[in-house]
Amino acid sequence: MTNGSLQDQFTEYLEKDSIFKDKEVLSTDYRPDDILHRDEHINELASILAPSLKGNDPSNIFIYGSVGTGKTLVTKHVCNELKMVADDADEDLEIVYINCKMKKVADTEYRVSAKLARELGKDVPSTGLPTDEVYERFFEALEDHEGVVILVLDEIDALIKKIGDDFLYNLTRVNDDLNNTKVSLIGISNDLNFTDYMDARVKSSLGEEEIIFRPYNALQLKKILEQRASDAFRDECLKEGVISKCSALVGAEQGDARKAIDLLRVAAELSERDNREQVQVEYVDKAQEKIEKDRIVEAVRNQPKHSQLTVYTIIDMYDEDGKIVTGDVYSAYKDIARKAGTEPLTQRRISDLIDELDMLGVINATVTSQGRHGRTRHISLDLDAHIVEKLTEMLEDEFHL
DNA sequence: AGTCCACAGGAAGGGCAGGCGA
DNA sequence: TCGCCTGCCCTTCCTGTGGACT
Repeated sequence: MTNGSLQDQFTEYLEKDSIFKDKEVLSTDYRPDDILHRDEHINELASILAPSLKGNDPSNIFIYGSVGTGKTLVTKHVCNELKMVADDADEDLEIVYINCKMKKVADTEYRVSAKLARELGKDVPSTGLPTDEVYERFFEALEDHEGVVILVLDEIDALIKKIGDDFLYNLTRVNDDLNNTKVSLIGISNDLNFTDYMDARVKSSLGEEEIIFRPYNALQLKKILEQRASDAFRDECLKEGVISKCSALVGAEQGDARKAIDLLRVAAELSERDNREQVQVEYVDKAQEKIEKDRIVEAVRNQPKHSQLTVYTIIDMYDEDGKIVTGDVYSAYKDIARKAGTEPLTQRRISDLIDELDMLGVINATVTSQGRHGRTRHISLDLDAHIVEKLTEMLEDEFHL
């Protein structure tokens, strides 16, 4: 392409009317003024938290619900409003929100304590201190805040699965040792059964109040999408049926509003890239394919070297034979690793990597017993051909295979 | 009924990088 | 600079196990 035509392309883009009026509305962290279908939850949460306005510590709260059911949105909304009223009334109220699933931010006891302390205004290095020292600083930070402190721990299930519930136990007991401050916890979890991992004492003190968010049905999703679409798109830019298709596709599976909104956004982006003036229904299918592809490819791209080599090995083997097991993967992996110029890891380690890849949804691995022939994982690839192609290309490029 | 396979997966610990405080 | 602490990745060693085979 010559420079002239590239400039033309940019100029054309600049002059073209966008499908979008305000794309922000479809981003993951956008907070609409009006949250649909969650009035009950908002009121319930608000009434539990209200005592904090009079300096009393509210009950600890446990919020459950699968992904994209509005847990975080509702919690942040209520906390925001609460904080505003408290500020107006000159009440001492501090709200700290952390997402425990964010890698490198809050996935270990040290990091969670450090993050909480920092949010409360104490300086803590990202590494180097003994864990009790960090906890001590967090405690001091709490003590410095007179009044009520509400700690919101989002995706708390991920944290507990990783570091156990000792930390949470300490948190639920922290009020006993504080003189000036009252602490209340809000735990948000995607996993409804995760309290199984917890000590009964922690379970009962954290779950003083419980709120459960049910998935949205297709009709509710449709209303939510309509609300967002009217702010996000210019008039007449959405073909009839696009929203129904998005809500039906997602609603039938899991009622995840975030996913439905993503689907709509990507469908619009793809339409725009193809110079369409409207979002057509068939772009919703294209969007779904693209989202899945990007998710898998990104997941693999972010894996460490040997995990990527394991993926490559599995893809390579899968062409030959439909049935592969851990042992076969390991022996093939050893050759491939050497070819890629690196020493292979042990089978124990690869076994863990295979498990991680399964959890990421890149591969399917199920433990099965073959009787006399032992117990192993049956590994299969359930990916579209174009995703496999893209992965192969990426990995061959990276390892010069 | 008992054996035995081919691993799964738990526990402990080594080595390294990043970072603190003295 | 040194000693110490942490998280992370990995190894070594180990026990556990579902079910086809004997």
